[in-house]
Amino acid sequence: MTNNTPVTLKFLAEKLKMSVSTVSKALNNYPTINEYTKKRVQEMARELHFTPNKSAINLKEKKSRIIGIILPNLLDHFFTRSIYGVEQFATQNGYNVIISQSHDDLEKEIQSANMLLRSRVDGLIVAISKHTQDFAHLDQFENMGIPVVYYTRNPSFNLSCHKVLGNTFQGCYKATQFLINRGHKKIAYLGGPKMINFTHDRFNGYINALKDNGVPFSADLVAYTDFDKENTISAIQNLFDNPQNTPTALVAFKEPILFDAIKYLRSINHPNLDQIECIGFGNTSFISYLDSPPIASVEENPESVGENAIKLLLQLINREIDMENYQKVMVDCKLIVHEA
Amino acid sequence: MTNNTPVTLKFLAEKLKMSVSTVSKALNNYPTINEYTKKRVQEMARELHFTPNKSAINLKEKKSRIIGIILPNLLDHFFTRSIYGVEQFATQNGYNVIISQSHDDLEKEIQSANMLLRSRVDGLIVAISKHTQDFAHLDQFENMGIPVVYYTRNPSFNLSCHKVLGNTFQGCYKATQFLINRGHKKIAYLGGPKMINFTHDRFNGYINALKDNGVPFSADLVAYTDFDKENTISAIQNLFDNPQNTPTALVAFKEPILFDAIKYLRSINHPNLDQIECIGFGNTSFISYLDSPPIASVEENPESVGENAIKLLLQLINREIDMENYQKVMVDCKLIVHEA
DNA sequence: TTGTAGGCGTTATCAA
DNA sequence: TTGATAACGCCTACAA
Repeated sequence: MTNNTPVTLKFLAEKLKMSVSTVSKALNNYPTINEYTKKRVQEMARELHFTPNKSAINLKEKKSRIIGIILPNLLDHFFTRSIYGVEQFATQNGYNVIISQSHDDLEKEIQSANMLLRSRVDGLIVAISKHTQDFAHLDQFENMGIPVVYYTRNPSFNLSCHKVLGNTFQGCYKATQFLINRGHKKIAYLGGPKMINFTHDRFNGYINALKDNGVPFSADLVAYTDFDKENTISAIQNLFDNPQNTPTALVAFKEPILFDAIKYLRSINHPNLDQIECIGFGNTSFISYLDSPPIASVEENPESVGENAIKLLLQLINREIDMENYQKVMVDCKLIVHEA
Repeated sequence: MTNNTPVTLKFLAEKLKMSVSTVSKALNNYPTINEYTKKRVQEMARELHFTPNKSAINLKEKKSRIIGIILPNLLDHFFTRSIYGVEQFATQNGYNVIISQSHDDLEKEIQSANMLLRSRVDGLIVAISKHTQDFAHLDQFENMGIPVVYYTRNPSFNLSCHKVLGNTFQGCYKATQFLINRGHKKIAYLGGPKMINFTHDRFNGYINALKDNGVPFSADLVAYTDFDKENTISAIQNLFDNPQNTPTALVAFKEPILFDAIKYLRSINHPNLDQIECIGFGNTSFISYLDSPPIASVEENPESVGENAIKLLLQLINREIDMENYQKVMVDCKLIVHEA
């Protein structure tokens, strides 16, 4: 069954006893080609399952119609969801997407970048690893005239670049505001790794919401952790160790961390845990299965972040926006209040 | 800063005042090229950031070093985890991976297949959509001599194909056996959509474990649902509605469904829910946050499924296994018992 | 309306 | 040790 001679234009041309260019034009519906000829060619092409060779076309057209995406991790639902936005819009515009995971490792990110460069992607969307401070491997693209859009992770060391970021300041502001409106005065803030810069944006959202509402800030109510459970627990111990001054609400930088926190507080039978109201970033579907669920979630709209990134990238590819005219797009968060 | 003339072999050759073929050979470390010449060429290449054009190489070599993956959904952790296995092994062997989601839609699957065909992938790994019964769009690959490995989803209508499947029979057998060993006699089985064929494999695992242990089977203890919460609840109602004959254990075909079931039983304050022991397929990390967690999980080892798929595919690509010599690989499940 | 020829960037064969 | 040439599959300006 396996067909050995590849079906190329040349092959079709020989079968049909015409020239390669006529076949090519017929398949591309050139107006100068006789209707009957077209029909013959197109039928034969279908019959023999002719599929144009993309490598040849890319070589000719000097473009690949491929968008590269580099991101840390597909296990993080934020990124998986963001791909939806990218993919949909890319496909609509005739682009394919190659996804490459860096696993938050700089070396892997560089490798991914190099392979995508060799593949001559027409554009790159990248959420940098948490160790990326040098951008040489990404600057290569711009030097070759290939536009790059940084998304989600803010490359604050790289001033001249296109960015699409979640408005994490606004998200944290909203969460804090919400808790204040519900009467809380002692709202704890559990932040993420200080190396990731949205940690600070979120903290600023928290601080500003307090200030704008005349709620006094207390350093005792702020702690930091990373993605490690032990550290989360000791951070939570710090926040909740003083029985006279225990927080009545908590804003956490990511939901799984918040779940660890809640689990710990339950495990030590923290008094009036039921009254403590929590909010985390994420809006995981799992929340509905929890016994002490957060009262609300900050929905970061990853699909929208992805969609904005690809939209901007396509404008850059199509030269509708100048490469040097650096854009910054912020995508707002939404507070989702969970039903009791 | 943007360099306008693309850095090609020709460009380097002109700069260095030698021929294109010498430059090519120097960069590929041909033994016939003078060491000094090599050095000069390689330095210049580095300086000008020469990157070989993959489209040109593909065209020449008639291969792309790209593996295509078509799968239903990246939001399902099973698939995301399976990609780890594929990616790692593919990268090690110099292959890149293009992932395309079908969203369990046949039309999208066909589109993905066609685009991957145009991209001249060297091989395809596919988890078919639940509506795929005609395989023309996938057979095209084999007809062009491009090997295809079906994984996870068993294309039972397609007898002559390479398969890598989770041994879901064995997983369900083990789960049931485990519950029997713990003294349960009334073990309920909550199955998935009957259209997906592993539903039946799992049921057979359940049945066989009962039989092999002399536990009588009762049709009252079996119900089916899909991914819809309402249907899950009514299935659970059917299983647990008879107070005299209530099951003491439950095997469910997927964890989120199991969580819905548990949640429902708790919401109606089912008597002695605490004694009911549950097992689902998945082994979600989220389990540790649940108040009534399953006693164990069936870990389907998706990374291993992915790894086996890519290993088989590479053997087919390298003609170490004949394309017509259809292989079937089963990947065993593992029972993970959760600590109290 | 169709065909010829040249080129996209790379590699490989053969000649110098 | 190096260079000229052809080829991979496709497209297109130009010639017929």
